[in-house]
Amino acid sequence: MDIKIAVGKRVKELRNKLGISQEELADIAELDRTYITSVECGKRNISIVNVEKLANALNVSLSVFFDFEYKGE
Amino acid sequence: MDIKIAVGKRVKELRNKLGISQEELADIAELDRTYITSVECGKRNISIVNVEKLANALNVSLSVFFDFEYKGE
DNA sequence: CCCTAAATGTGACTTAAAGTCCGTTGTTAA
DNA sequence: TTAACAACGGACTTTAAGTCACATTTAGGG
Repeated sequence: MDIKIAVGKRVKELRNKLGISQEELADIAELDRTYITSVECGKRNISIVNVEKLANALNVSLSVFFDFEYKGE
Repeated sequence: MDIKIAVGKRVKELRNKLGISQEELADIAELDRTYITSVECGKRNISIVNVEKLANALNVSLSVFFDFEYKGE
């Protein structure tokens, strides 16, 4: 499992938990709507600044954000 | 405190804990030595793929890697 | 001290991809 | 059907990745 896929799933999971749309998340995080889609689909190698924006918007710390099952390679 | 600075300090902290040089870390993570330097100096908005490489090389999970004190803005 | 060798930092640069903005096309539920 | 949401696409600007030559700092040995 690719880390990009894992991060995408995590964003989607946390977003659904909050019950907000991609567009709402985009507004809160001040990122583009289409960008959120591509992140959730695991197509983006997201930078740390944007990971932080998303974690903030999703109301979790970075440590909690990255607290998911994941096997490298 | 900028997230880039915080990440840089964290890399340096974990690297020193392992007692290895930037060059050794660079070899393990398969990144350029000068790139490691600039990351540690907080000059790079590092992407998740490279964070993963560094966390692996430093023998910590992403969750542990990001488990440091940090205040946004 | 001086020497030097290892370690680290800097600036500049190319290129590959991030990220934005416009619209279109599924998909789903009401 | 329609309206909200999600995925996709092309075209575009911006920026991170990756590398290099060189400068500086550091630590010990003589």
